[in-house]
Amino acid sequence: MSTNLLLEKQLCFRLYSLNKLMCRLYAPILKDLDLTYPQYLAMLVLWQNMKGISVKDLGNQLDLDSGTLSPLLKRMEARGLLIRVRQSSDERVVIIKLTKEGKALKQSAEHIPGEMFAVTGLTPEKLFSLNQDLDQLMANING
Amino acid sequence: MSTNLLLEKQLCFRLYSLNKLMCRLYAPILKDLDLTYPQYLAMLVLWQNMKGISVKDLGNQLDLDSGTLSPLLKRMEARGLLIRVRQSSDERVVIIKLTKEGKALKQSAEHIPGEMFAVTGLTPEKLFSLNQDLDQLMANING
DNA sequence: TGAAATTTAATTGCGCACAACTCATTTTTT
DNA sequence: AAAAAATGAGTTGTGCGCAATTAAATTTCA
Repeated sequence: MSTNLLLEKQLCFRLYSLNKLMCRLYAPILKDLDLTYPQYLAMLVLWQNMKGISVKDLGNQLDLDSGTLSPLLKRMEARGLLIRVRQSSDERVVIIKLTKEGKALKQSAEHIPGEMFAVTGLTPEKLFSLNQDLDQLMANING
Repeated sequence: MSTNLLLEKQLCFRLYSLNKLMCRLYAPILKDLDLTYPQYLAMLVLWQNMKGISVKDLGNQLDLDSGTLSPLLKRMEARGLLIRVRQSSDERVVIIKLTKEGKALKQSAEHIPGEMFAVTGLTPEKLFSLNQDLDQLMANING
């Protein structure tokens, strides 16, 4: 009478719990920047695309669809972090461009990765191999 | 001019993406049982506590507070999976008990863990060590 | 004993995440 | 060129996840 339906055995539950834990760790730090966790992830992409990026390409990098991104970007626009511009060569495409304020916020965020790395209590090598394992898992699943 | 603010470097983004990916993998399978992913996680705990469990203890195991659990359990009660009973020895406590239907659903879920394991493309040893690494990370963070 | 503090669950409000759908624009096909 | 298909973004509705608050019951302790 054995079962595999045990919470402690589930990889999925560990990912679920750790993701929530990460959100909670970031929340107080991001509050100083007036950003939510998903907004911070979006800013990481936008800081790498200072010339602008389409909603579609942003969604591909974040693995999010327009149903999530549209209202999220609307809120970020309302906070003055970015603007939306229709692409004249293809009117369907909306380009997201950071404002001065959005670009400037990068400086205030530079300390975050180091701070979070410290919290993980991992060696750089261990972090690297864990990242690799997770990438492998993702690749297997998306196979 | 190097920065650590790169999405691809972030452990947190991998956990965020993999968790969403897991949800999407489970969704179609759980749809057959008319369960959402968080409801499935709750059922895992309830199937291990057939005599009943308090909302507080359930929340401790799932790492969820009553703000999330109360409406979730309400929906599951409406679906006929469980009932809520006030504990007579301490009227603050609400005990969650599975109905016959809730208990019976376990049989229909027995195939899920094996199916999901196959999708990960991991060896049993690799899965075990990944689970260990994630447990270690969680322990480090929770200090 | 009686007031204060604690505990437990529920409620409210907000921001994702996503399915399903709409709408406008562009591309493909015939 | 006209019809059909595909594409990109937005809207609607549902279900979490969590902070903040409320309300009731219990425990603490002055």
